[in-house]
Amino acid sequence: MKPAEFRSWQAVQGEVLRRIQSREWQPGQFIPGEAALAQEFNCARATVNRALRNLADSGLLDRKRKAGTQIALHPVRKATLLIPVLRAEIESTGASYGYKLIEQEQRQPPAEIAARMRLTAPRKLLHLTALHLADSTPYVLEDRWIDTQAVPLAATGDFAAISANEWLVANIPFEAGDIAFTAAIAAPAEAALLQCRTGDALFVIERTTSGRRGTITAVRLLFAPGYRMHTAL
Amino acid sequence: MKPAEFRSWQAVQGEVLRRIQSREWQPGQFIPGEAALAQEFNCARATVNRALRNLADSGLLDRKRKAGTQIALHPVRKATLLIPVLRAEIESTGASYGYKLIEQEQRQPPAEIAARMRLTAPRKLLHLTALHLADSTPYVLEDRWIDTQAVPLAATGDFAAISANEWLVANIPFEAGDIAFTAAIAAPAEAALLQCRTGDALFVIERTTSGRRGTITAVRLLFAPGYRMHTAL
DNA sequence: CCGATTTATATGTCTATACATAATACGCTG
DNA sequence: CAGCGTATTATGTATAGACATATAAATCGG
Repeated sequence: MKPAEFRSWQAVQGEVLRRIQSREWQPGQFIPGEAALAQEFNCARATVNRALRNLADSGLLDRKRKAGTQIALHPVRKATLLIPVLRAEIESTGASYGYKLIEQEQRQPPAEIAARMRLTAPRKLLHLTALHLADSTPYVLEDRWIDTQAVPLAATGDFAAISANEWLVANIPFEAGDIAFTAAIAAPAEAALLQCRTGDALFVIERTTSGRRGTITAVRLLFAPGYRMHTAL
Repeated sequence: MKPAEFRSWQAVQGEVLRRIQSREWQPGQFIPGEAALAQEFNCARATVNRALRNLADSGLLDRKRKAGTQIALHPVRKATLLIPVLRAEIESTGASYGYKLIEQEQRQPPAEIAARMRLTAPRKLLHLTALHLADSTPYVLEDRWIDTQAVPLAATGDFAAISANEWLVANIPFEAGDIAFTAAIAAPAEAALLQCRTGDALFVIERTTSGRRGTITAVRLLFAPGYRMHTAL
């Protein structure tokens, strides 16, 4: 028996994947240690490590020091998906991107938004309503609140020409945050802007992003009916 | 000036992140090469490589051979989210998991399903309808089609006791596939099963999984109103 | 027999060095 | 100056060896 050689980490990963898929190694079972595999594959331990770490990152393996590496019991639990960057998404379909500011004002946010943005005391925020268009048909209705205390520059920003998202990306240091996906019914005002019927089902993304000085912005994106966000597993 | 030391790849990553967030390095700008950074941080190039590669994986950097490494123009485009494993998700909230089979039969699939499963010729598939419960309140309505030609074992499976998902995970070699998220209106029959009102907005996950011998199963999960899938960025 | 302490071990990481590879930049030729 | 081959270079990866660290398992004390 010739000692098959898997010298690149991709090759090692492929072989390990094959053994998982073929049930040669079964869910829950501990697989040989890195040193043993390195010897079998005739490569360095670091190469095996890279392969196994990668598989663990994608959820197929569970690794623990001293204990060892085992095949995950609930495989493929993670999916990495692209958060839509609206302009890019629209233009990638060949359509032209359009943007229209509907409303811009300082206003007291509703309780739900105040809670999501963790405001300690009630105060006015910058509120924007805007429409993103693909070939001049409504694509996404954006409802955004910006904390002008955290982002003083935004108070004087001109959001008629550039979308708030692009303005923020270009002007604010950095963002960590939270993103949620859900569904909602189109209210009459929303239906009018999105040119759909009241009561239609809309796919919704709600996102809050924070900077060093607390929550910067909370946005709710209502996608026109029929929108599907998809990704490969 | 003391030559600050960033000897672990996490430390290097942290420092690079800081420079991005502080705008010391601006979007689109090329940053120094690995060798230069390794010298500055007083560590090996492999350590810098690990840090930069990790940041590139999460979408903050764009790297190209020979060209170099630049700060991404559209930061944070990716989010990894956990595909809900219903039983685990429900039990993690402290609720008890319940499963109820509503219907199991061989049936001609509608055109939409046939297309999604890439059936060449029309033929009957196994069709399942089931309800997943959290503390005996409806949580998810599952509508699943299984190709019994690709999975002969499934024809004799007993899906009254165990959910199709758990059966498949335990019995089928492996799955690659596609997952999509969208929104839908609750139809009368669906509303009755989910104990909500007709016309409510439902969050929907549609998933097809394929094995070696073609598409195995297509499933549509209708989540009870109010469901939110969320993740940190 | 239980709890605390030690030991053994598999993974995690760093280093230095070497070579591979992609892709730009250069320079040659017509 | 256009077109094409070539040199250069930054990232990508492999390797052997070493040490770090978490933690399961064994050992010890009461």
